[in-house]
Amino acid sequence: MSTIVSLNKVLTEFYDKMASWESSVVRESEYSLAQLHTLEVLGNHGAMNMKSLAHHLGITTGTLTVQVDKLVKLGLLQRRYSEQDRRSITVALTDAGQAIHEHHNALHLSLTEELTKDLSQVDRDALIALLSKVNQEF
Amino acid sequence: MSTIVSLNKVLTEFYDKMASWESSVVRESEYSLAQLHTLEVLGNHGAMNMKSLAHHLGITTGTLTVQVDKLVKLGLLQRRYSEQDRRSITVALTDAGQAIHEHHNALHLSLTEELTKDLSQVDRDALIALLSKVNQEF
DNA sequence: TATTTTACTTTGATTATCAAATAATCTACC
DNA sequence: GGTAGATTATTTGATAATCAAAGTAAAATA
Repeated sequence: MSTIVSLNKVLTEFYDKMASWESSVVRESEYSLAQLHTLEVLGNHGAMNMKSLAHHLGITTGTLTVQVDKLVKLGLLQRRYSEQDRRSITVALTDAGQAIHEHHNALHLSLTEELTKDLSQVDRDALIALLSKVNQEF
Repeated sequence: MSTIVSLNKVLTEFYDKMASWESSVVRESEYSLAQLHTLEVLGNHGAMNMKSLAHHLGITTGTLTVQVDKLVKLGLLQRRYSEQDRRSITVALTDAGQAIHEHHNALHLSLTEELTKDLSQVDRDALIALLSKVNQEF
């Protein structure tokens, strides 16, 4: 098998397994996949406007408006109105939203620990370096 | 930052970017994300029964039944009835379904090529080896 | 043989989604 | 300044995806 095919295989396999894991974790929580994903992106990247958030999530801004409405009502998000550009709205986690993000992130950390438990320190550092390069190319 | 936190960061960042890429690719196709994902899993792992497929996709078998109905109607999937266990149904790609999978897979290969274009052969081999180990731990 | 478990489907309700239309604001150009 | 076109977000109406729970049929078990 060619290198590219092998690379593609391990990358897509990782992606699929991660998606499957995420589903099962979300199923046990009181929030939906879409809701947790929204909190996750904001937690990992910080507050951002609707357009950027929609792009990160891979949905339209119309869908996101509805989603944000619900999360605001639940007290997990807040809308902040920009002074510079009054069309733009910054979406940010509330303290409650941040707490849920942190709880979810702890699950991710446990998974990462489990997934890499058999790697040496050298291997872990190598994986970090290689994936960083890959991520930059997106 | 600790090694585990860094590892978690690159792994989740890769996952998120891949999900975002997948969304934008799917948006341009005539099939939905759920539909393409179903074809993708069957194409990558081969025919399997409803329960396994639902688990891979992270959905309930009830949801999957509806999804498979549609894809069968579109001529992309077929149901095969098992002789050994007549409760069990094997879901398989038709030739048309296989063709769509292959087209989608070609997009994945292009992405992989793009993402790893600056890596040396040694780095690519290392990445394959490391991610294989990670994938095995799921 | 009777009971329990397993695999899948159906049903009814909810949630997520999009595309298109709308509203408000900004930018660029005259 | 004023206007035309682009940008940002929301609303609306329709469709698709999802789940939980109940139902059906077959297999496994006791």
